[in-house]
Amino acid sequence: MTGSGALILLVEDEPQMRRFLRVSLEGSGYRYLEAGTGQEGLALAVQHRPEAILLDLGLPDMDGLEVVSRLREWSRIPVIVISARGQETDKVDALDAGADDYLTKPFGTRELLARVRVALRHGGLEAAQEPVFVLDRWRVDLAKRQVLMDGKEVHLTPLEYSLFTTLIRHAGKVVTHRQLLKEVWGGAAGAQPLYLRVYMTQLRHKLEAEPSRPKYLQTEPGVGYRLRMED
Amino acid sequence: MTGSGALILLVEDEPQMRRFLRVSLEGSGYRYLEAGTGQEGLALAVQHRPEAILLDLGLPDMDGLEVVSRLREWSRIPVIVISARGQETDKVDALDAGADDYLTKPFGTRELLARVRVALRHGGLEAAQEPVFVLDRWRVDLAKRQVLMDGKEVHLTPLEYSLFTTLIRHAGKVVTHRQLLKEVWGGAAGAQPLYLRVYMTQLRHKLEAEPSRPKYLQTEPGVGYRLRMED
DNA sequence: GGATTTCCTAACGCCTTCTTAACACCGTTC
DNA sequence: GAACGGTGTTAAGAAGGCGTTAGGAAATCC
Repeated sequence: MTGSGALILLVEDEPQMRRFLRVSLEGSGYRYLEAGTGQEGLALAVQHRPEAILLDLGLPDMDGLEVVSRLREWSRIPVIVISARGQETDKVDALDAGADDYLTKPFGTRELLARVRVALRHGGLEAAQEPVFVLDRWRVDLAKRQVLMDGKEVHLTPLEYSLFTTLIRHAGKVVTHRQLLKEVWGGAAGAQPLYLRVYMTQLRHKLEAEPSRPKYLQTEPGVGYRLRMED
Repeated sequence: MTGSGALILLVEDEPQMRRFLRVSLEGSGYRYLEAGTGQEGLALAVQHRPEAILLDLGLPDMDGLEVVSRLREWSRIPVIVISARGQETDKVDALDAGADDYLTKPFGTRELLARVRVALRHGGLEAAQEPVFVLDRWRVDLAKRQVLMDGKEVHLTPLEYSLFTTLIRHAGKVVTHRQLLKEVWGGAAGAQPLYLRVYMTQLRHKLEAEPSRPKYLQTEPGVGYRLRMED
């Protein structure tokens, strides 16, 4: 529930508040990006496409409202405004400029984090792009944990799937025996290089057209294995 | 910009607050619907599909948080909670239950209206998805909490229903044992993987043509379960 | 307060998956 | 060409996960 490393952009010039927010966000497992001016904030938003933005209205270079409307020209990234000004007019103006929420200082960490979760919930709906790996006849949907071959489902056991996706994560590169054993069988001892040969054989039989002459699941003698990407 | 007659549902039992809100909303050109209890509110939401909901937490018949989570079983209609309780815990709980905003009484009319505009902006983005899930012989009406098979109603116990709809919400994806236990039995400890096996068996007997050879309610050995979507 | 439904729990047998071993194959080296 | 290290292949036993049933506890309904 605590967001798996969503990227948050913080636009704030006061060092003290910056530190407070940094600790709060990092403590909840979010990735973190910060800007001290509106210009810098807009630039970082363009470059990194954060999943939410915390914006202080009192910036040195430009009005916070302008930051919001400039951002809204091209993006719907959720913006939570943070401000010392608690007047109703300020809130209305910020919200109408395109902000999604308005929090008046001082505020509690837990409320802030709850409102960040709401913002991520909103943003997540649009950008729900699933990581899908496609190669030749294969289609691997990592979100669904599903492997299709020519559109038909191929059943892989947990170890087979883990081995296959590990090769996919390092697609094209050689993955050493040691590394595969560590990532698939999990650091613990007892994992033998023999396992790799057994499971590579099984994978080839399930996924390769000619298991004895693999086109993609290739052996790198003395080093490890590799998922070939060409063709 | 002031919304051309969007339909707002107000769930509130205090007559005074009702009058205040009615005047505010109608004055801004919104159409208007009101309920005095949680039950009535949920029923009106199902019937009229309002574009936003203003919800008071202090209702006579049921907890406001339950209203939100019941609503979230089938709908993403924006919910703005209005409450006299200003404690941080109250806010966090409501927002995490699925509310989109939290306003503490007393509040200003203009801020309320600004936050309503934000809510309508959010709601407008998403395509109004039907709260009915259809697959092969099944038809699940998430708003009515009703499961039909070949047009005939199938009775599911609360746990069976919760398990089934959890799989539906992640349709096509594998849902891990851990995740299912958390979502169905609620984070609290004590939930054992054994439960899943028992209730999956029951679900298959009620919903599958060949319970011993399930077509849709599939096991992913060592990982979890999945509602298959193909065919 | 009794009846009914729903939930939890234990037991048992089956089936998938993992591990392990044995052997065949290939290229290289001496 | 025989020996050797590394790899591919197959199969069988072991371990653990899963499906299924049933009975009693708990909650709910009337």
